[in-house]
Amino acid sequence: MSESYKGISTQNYIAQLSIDCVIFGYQNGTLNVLVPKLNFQGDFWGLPSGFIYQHEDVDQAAKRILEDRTQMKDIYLEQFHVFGNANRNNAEFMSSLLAQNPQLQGSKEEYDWFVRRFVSIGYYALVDIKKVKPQTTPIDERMEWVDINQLPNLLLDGKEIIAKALQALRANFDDHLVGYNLLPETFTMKELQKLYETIFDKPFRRNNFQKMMLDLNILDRLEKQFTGAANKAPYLYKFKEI
Amino acid sequence: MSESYKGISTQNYIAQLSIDCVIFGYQNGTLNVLVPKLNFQGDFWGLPSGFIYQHEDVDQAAKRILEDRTQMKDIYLEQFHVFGNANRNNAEFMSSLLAQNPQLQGSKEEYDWFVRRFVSIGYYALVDIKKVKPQTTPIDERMEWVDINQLPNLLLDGKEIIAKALQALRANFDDHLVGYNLLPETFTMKELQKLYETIFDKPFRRNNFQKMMLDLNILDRLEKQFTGAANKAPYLYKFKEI
DNA sequence: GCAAAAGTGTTTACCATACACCCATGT
DNA sequence: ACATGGGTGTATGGTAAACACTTTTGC
Repeated sequence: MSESYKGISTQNYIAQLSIDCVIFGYQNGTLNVLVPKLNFQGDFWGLPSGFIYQHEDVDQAAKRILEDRTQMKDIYLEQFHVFGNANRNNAEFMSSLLAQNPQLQGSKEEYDWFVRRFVSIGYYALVDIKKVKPQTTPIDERMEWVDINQLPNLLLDGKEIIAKALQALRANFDDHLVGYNLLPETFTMKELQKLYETIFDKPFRRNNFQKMMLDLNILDRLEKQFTGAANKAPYLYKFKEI
Repeated sequence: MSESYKGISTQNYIAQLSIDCVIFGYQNGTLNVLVPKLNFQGDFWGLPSGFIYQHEDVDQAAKRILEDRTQMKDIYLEQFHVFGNANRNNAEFMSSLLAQNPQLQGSKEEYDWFVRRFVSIGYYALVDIKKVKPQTTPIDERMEWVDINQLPNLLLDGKEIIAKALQALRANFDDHLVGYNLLPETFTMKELQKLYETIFDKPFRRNNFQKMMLDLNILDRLEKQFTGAANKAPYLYKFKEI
């Protein structure tokens, strides 16, 4: 949805097929997504997206797009849904964009390539916000982490895509990931609990949550963290190496 | 994978994007999939598949393909995964197919369209075997219900696609469907239990299974079914109307 | 009456939740 | 000492699994 379009028709991409990424990051008790504000009249935002080269695996394309946008390697990435409504096209967006930005004018062929109807494969990624260095493309004004509960105006079915991504994240969270990718190396039990409460949007009981996590046998307990507060110092934990 | 290819490039399909369907049917304690034996030297099988028209929703395309193949309406259908490895193409298959079937020869343009690398969206369907009237396409020799545990040689990543479909089916089964689409109108508790045991490939206890199902409050109990056997006659059930 | 299979009630065991208490820390 | 928040042990309650018993059917 928000890839630079100049020259795309000559880059040997698969036509009419794109990848949209929902990049989740967690900070201070809020779940965020990394989205670009577009160079486009009005307050319009997109999703980090891109196309698939002819000789490239789709999963690999998603990985490449993610790495380009975040400057990170080894990102947790999961395909979750395909968005294929017949009315998914960039025609309206492009005409306004070009009216605003004549310097982006490409060839007729490129324009036609880009404004056709697109089917998009949705991937979601889990990253540590502090490790990400967001990269813009020529058609982005800037990239921003926004609270999942205060999303801006997203082009096309952006909101639906994010909603579906969150749903998939929740469904997968218990089973295998357990926030591995959303937290720093070490963290306290309270921080882990806060992450769960944010993602599932409901409270957990402190003691039961601790027991649940320890019983999973996926955490190593490290030294205590003395914060200077007038209370018992919490342990730090990290996820066990596999 | 097994759509007639003649004339496809002129039919205004989205290029390089296909739909593969895993059609599940249940009979006599076995879970089956409906697959076409291809007109192709050697024992090669495909999956019911097709393409997406330019102005057609992807979900609608899957529905159309399914209805064409089964002559059924209102089929339960669920998108489950996208298969996008770079090496997914029909080149080898087509050259052998054409060597065997010169009458299928189309234009060079059509051939090129079809042998490019394809990304395929996987859908699985649940149907009552007895209601399906399998339809072949010109490149199918015949369609057959085959046991999920005794799959024939499938082209490309057919086995992987079916495996992933089964995995998705299991994950969804508890939540909403409960075999609604895999059983005839009426059935006994034992038949329902057998279906569960087949899909999950594990036994259930008779009494606990019955309690579990009745507690779900989705079954209407009908009259008894007298089989002539020297034992208590089981009740027939049907799924409640919504 | 008896064998076979269906239906139903009862006990047990487990696990998530709830509750209660104790411990460490800095002022 | 005490307020604050962290850690842990114990009771409880609901549910799924295991066990046991009764009922129906045709010979």
